Order: sequence, then C-alpha cells, then structure tokens
Amino acid sequence: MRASDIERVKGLPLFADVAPDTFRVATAGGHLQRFPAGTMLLLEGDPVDFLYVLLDGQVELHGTWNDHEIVLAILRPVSTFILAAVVLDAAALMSARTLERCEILMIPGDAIRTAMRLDSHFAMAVSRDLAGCYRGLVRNTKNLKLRNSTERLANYLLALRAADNSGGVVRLHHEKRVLASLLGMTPENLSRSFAALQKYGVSVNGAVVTLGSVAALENLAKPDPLIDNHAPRGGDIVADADAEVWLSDLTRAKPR
Amino acid sequence: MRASDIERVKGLPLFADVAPDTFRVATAGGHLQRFPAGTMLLLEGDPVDFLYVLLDGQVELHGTWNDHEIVLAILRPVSTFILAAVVLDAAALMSARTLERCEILMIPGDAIRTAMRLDSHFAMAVSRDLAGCYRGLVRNTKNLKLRNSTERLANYLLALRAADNSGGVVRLHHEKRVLASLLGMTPENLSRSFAALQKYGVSVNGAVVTLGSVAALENLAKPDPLIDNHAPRGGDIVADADAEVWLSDLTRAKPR
DNA sequence: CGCGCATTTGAGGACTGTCAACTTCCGTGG
DNA sequence: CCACGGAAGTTGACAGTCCTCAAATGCGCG
Repeated sequence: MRASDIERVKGLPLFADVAPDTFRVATAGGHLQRFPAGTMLLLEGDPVDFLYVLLDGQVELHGTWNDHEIVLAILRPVSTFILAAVVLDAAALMSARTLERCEILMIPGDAIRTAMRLDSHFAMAVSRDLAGCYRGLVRNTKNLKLRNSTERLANYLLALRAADNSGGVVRLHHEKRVLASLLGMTPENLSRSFAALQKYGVSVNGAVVTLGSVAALENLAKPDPLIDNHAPRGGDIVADADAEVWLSDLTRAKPR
Repeated sequence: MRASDIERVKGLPLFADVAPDTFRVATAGGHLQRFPAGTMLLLEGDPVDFLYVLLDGQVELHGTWNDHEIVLAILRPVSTFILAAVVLDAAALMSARTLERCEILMIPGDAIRTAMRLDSHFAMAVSRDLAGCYRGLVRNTKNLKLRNSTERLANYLLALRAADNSGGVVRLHHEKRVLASLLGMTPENLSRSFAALQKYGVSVNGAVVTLGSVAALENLAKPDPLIDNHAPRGGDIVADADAEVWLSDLTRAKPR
C-alpha cells in the first residue's frame, strides 16, 4: 500500500481526526486488493467480515428480490461501504459488485470494533459516519416517494452540476442503465425522461449532458436542501456538519 | 418521571448495557413532557436540540416537498427518534407529529454527545442503534423499489402477524390513510390493494384484518429476510445482532 | 468490417394517482 | 335515545405514470 493511499484513507471523514494509535489499531490487518470489473465482492445475506474502503474504481451496491435487481447506490473513491453491517457484525443486506477495475482496502471488522472500544473519539466518528449514511437514505426515500421519475432525473442532473462545479455541461459517471436503476426507473424510461427534459433545455450526447437553462430545469426540479444535499440553504443556517451520503455519493466527488 | 419510566428507558437498546454513571450523564437535563394528539414536535429544517424518547403514544415522522406530504415512519413506545440529527448536531430532515396523546422524554443533544465522548461503550451503543436504523432504511428502500403496492401491503400484514404473534387475526395500529402513505400509496389504492388480497384469504373489518390463508399470502408476498426483518432465515445463520428498525417500528412491538 | 451490447423508439398494458360521489363510522349535541 | 355532522373509508371513472416486449438504431471493440 502506497503512502499516498494511506493519506487518502486518513482523509476520509471516518478517520480524519483519529489519533495515530487508534488509526493503527483500526487498520490492523487491512490489505489492499485489486479486482477486475464485474466482480461480486459481497453477496446479500453473506456475513460481513471486512470494512471496505474504495480507493480506485466504482462499486455498485444492489439488492435483489424475486428475480429483480435494483441499484441502491454507486460509490466512487474515496469511500467506505457496509460500515453498518461491520458495526453490528451482521449479514449484508446489499450485494456489492465492481463496475470497473477497482482498488480496495479491506479492513477486518474486528479491528474496527476494537478501535471503537478503545477510543471513544473513533466510535463517535463511526457514529457520525453512520448518521450521515442514514440521513442520505432518508433523503433518498423522500426523493423516491415524493417525486416522479423525470423530477428525480432533473434533480440528479442539478446535483451533478453542483458536485462537479461544471457550468452547463455535466458528464454522467455511470452507464445509463445503471443510472436508471439508481434513480428507480427502467432504462427505457430514463431515455424518455431525458427526452422530456428537452423542453427544459437539456440535451444529451452520450455521457455528456448539456443544461441549456439551469433556471428552467430548477423550476421543474424544485431542489430542496432537505432532499438534495447540494441545494442552497434558505437562510444562513449552517448545516455544515453533514458529511452526508447521497445517491452515487456525489458529495465525495466535490473537491475538498 | 416515574421509576418505571426510567426502567423503560434503560430497556432501550441504546441504553441497555450502559454504565450507571454514563446513564446519568446521558440523561442529564432530560425532562418528561406530554403532548396532545396532532402536535408538531419538530419541523423539517429545524435545528435539533433534543433526542426524543417516546414512552407512550404514537409519533409520525413525515417529509414534505412541493405541497405533498408522505409518512416515512411511525413510532410506538418505547423508541428514540432523530438520533442521527442529534449525533451530527444538524437540522432535521423529517418532521415529527404526534398521532395520539404522547408522553415523551426529551434529552438535550449535548448530554448525549458528552456521554459518547466520555464512554466509548455508549458511543458504540449509539453506533449500533444508528447502524440498525440505517439497515431498516435499506430494507425499506428495497421494499419500495422492488415490490408493487399490493406486495408491500401483503408483506406488511405478514410482518404485523409476526410481530404480534397473532394467529390469523391482526389489528392495524394506524389509520388507513396513514398506513397508505407509510406503504407508499394513496388511501384509495390501499383500499383496492386490500380488495385484491381477498383472493389470498384476506378480509378486512375496520382495523381488524383476518388472514384466512397465510400460505397463500406468503406465496404472493414472498417475504425475504433481507427485506423483512421478521422473515425466517434460510439456514442457521444467527443474525440476532439486529436491533433493526423497520416500517412503523414493528420489531419493538415484540415482547422482549 | 462486423458483431455485440447499450441505447432509443414504439406500442400496448399494468400500475398508480386524481377527482368525485357515496357509504360507514363515530362523537356531539339535541 | 336519537339525529346530525364530519371525517374516514370505499368505489367508480378517468388520466397519467411506469413497465414490458419488440424492434430499430447507434456505438465501440475485436
């Protein structure tokens, strides 16, 4: 494991302010591993023995029922995943699959739990991380239950724009069929939703999406700080504490 | 606050194995309060100053967007809520409203955070609680994205049956319009879903629902341990660690 | 160049939401 | 005790949303 990788791991909110001793305990026995695209890292129902830290590549978390599969989240570096199962030493509720070639640090769950026991500050960092994940899912649930598919897509595009700080041109980070499932629709309907957004100045060319009129798009999307992590706060309420996770982990893509 | 109430609070997973000193710190400044039905305890976007512990009555957590309101969870005693916002000292993402007359213990967020700092075991208990909440939401999201409304209702009824340990007759704990929103549908469609379940032996009389053929209902519902907390595990995997929260907190209704 | 896969487009149908009217239930007040 | 009013729940008609299947198109890689 390169020194630069260690720095990147330390940069995670989970390990940011952790004492060196605790960091050593927490990452003891961790080993870096490379996986080709399309590898199943974890199957839902399996016991979870490791905390995963994605250092390079993309990982998809998905769930299955009755022969259907849906994407629950897509992770990009640097992020951890299945922390909740590690904390509870429980079986995974989601499967994990690499979407690209990935570089992943695998830390034994025992080490994490031991470090929590020894250092209340680290245990608090875990709590904060989990609280952020929880709130990300609350946002996601509101998004799903309150908006139709075109509205979800519109907000997704605005979130991408905010995360990439890109003027009016955003690049999709995932294949469209993966994105469709993430947004809770079929690939066919994602196509049609893109078509429906033409009226609002959106044009698509492969992975490149041009937002002709952000104002018009926002008028449809009605982004809300209580659903969309990027949306502007109304007053001057400082809600900076949020290291929250949203769909596809857009926040982590922000320059820090 | 009655001694019996203190015992009930100590019975919560969050406080179960906590040292007496820590318990004193964590609950310092907590005060018991009574609220009539229909009281807004918390509005989404508000800063969260207290951890709420519901001791009696029912509380609904809901979200709003674009003039629509949806129910995200319904809590029954004894349970805590908005722990995540307390841990992050952040603004609430959900509003909370009493559905009945309620008795609620309000604990200053500072006290919770202080207790976490002082006692890593308590911080771990908070982590476990949050991890359980998170996994509850993962289950909920899978439920929403993978099943249609009738399937969700069928599984809800089976979950009720498992929680209440009631043979073939279950009582709905909430008004149907609230239940409808919780399950992600309109009251009209809840009615129609109940009607559709007649073919599977379900008959409704007010709040009393009779499950004529659990086998037939399960055949439709296909309950899954990775979505429905009550569903039977396939092998002999002990997933006992789960103090997980599902829709309407059904698990907490189980006799302990 | 050609194959395979992703994406798009079209048609049809299933599912879900909206609106309106009706029924039932329940608490209030006569 | 009964009548009444209001809210909750149900039902029907209709429209919008979304899914499925099928076919066509486009794109990238061998």
